[in-house]
Amino acid sequence: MNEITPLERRADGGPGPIRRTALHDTLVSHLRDMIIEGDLSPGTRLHEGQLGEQLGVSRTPLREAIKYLASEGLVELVPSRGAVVKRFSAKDVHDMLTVLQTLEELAGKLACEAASDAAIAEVRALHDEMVRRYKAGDRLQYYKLNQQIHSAIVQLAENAALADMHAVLQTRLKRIRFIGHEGPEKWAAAVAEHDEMIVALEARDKVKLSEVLGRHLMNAWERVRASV
Amino acid sequence: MNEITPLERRADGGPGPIRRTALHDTLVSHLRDMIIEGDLSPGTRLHEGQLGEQLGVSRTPLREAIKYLASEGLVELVPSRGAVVKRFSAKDVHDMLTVLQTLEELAGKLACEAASDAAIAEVRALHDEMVRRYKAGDRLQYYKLNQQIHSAIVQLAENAALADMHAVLQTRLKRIRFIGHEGPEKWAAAVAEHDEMIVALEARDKVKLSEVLGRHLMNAWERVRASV
DNA sequence: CTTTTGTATTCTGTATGCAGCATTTTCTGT
DNA sequence: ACAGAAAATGCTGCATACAGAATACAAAAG
Repeated sequence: MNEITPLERRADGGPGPIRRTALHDTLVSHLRDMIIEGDLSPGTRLHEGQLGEQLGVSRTPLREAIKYLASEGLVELVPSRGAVVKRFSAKDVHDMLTVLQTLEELAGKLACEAASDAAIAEVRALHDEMVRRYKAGDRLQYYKLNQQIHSAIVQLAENAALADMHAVLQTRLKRIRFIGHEGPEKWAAAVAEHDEMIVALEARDKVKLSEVLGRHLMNAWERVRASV
Repeated sequence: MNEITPLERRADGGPGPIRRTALHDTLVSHLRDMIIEGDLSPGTRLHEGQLGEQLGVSRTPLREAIKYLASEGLVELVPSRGAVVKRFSAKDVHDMLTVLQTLEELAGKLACEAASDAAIAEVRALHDEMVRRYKAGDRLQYYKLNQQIHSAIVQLAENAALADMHAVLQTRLKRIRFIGHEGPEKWAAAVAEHDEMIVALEARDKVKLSEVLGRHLMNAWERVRASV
């Protein structure tokens, strides 16, 4: 839970190409993070005047960003009453995981067919780094690398639509997974599954990879169901 | 290709509860339709001043609607140069159909488990009506009922996330499918597949239903690939 | 004391205005 | 006549201003 701070407007001046900071994108990312990290908890009204002042932006671009997030499914638009952070029920989460599972199974199949050896090696590097973080007990970095690996496998599939849908669901779920802190034994199980994954990927065994990815997400549900 | 007309602002006055027509939603739907039906073809710039004047709306709500559609993937935001209608390559379409196929296979499985008999009967009604339209050679109504049936089956699955993802992809593809006018023999094949579908659904044969749905979309690709 | 109604305030929804960037047109030099 | 530069135009991006709806509060009636 961070404190709400004004957006950096990149007064820049530093070397390198002048970053054309499209305010819209910055705002969207910032708000998205605020929702994911719980600065804006479910049910909270997005107060345009107040929020805009805190972020140092006028209401116009803020409203545009909110509309964007509404389409992404993170906030809900209530006519004449603005926007509220969407609240997900346990069933919602389960439903999302079900779809995510199907998508990752597909990604696994496609990845085994489409990925280059070099690309697979990069995922392996991420995996090894994640295992190191696990052994070091660094939960946050582990978590981030975990997400990166799943995204990376989806990228390997080289299917833009798949990547889109996956990203949307992953974003919606981030808020939940962020909370779901599993115990040591479940954590170990998750790492073991990841090990199976990377081995299957390197062997380009699409049946196996698909199966492990599916199982992994089923177990993810078991891990978080209590906390939802 | 319709002519661009001002939005109806619902001056209402009629009986019944006064419909609170949220302008945002109206605008989004209207623009979406304009893109799907080809009034705004791929690559076209969405000129805020001009478009706003044609629709009888100021730039502010128009810009908000555009941001919403951008998140939906129908338009692309180019910094400092506004928004253009997104253009899809043949690979893009194929990728979308691949994902849609996977989603519908899942929907088929879930639908067989979750749907009530009454709900299935409603889909059957849509199907019969569609067959009637087919026999009458009414392409437009056939097409619309076809889409409705696919959406209806997804609804039967009672999985909001699945329905969301399906709707997004279906919308993106509408523009394409609208163009893809298959010949008589392919049309007949599509109807035959639909027949298999409804039979499998009524039998709650999830393996069969899933298989037919998948096959149907594979064939859909064959039907449209030439025109993309 | 509870309930209801009228009023005031606050917030959303929409329009307008201004500044900066991109593009196009025009002018100048070779 | 052609190439390059400079000015001009048009559009986007952001901020501000105004109107209408919703809510909260207070006062009065039951």
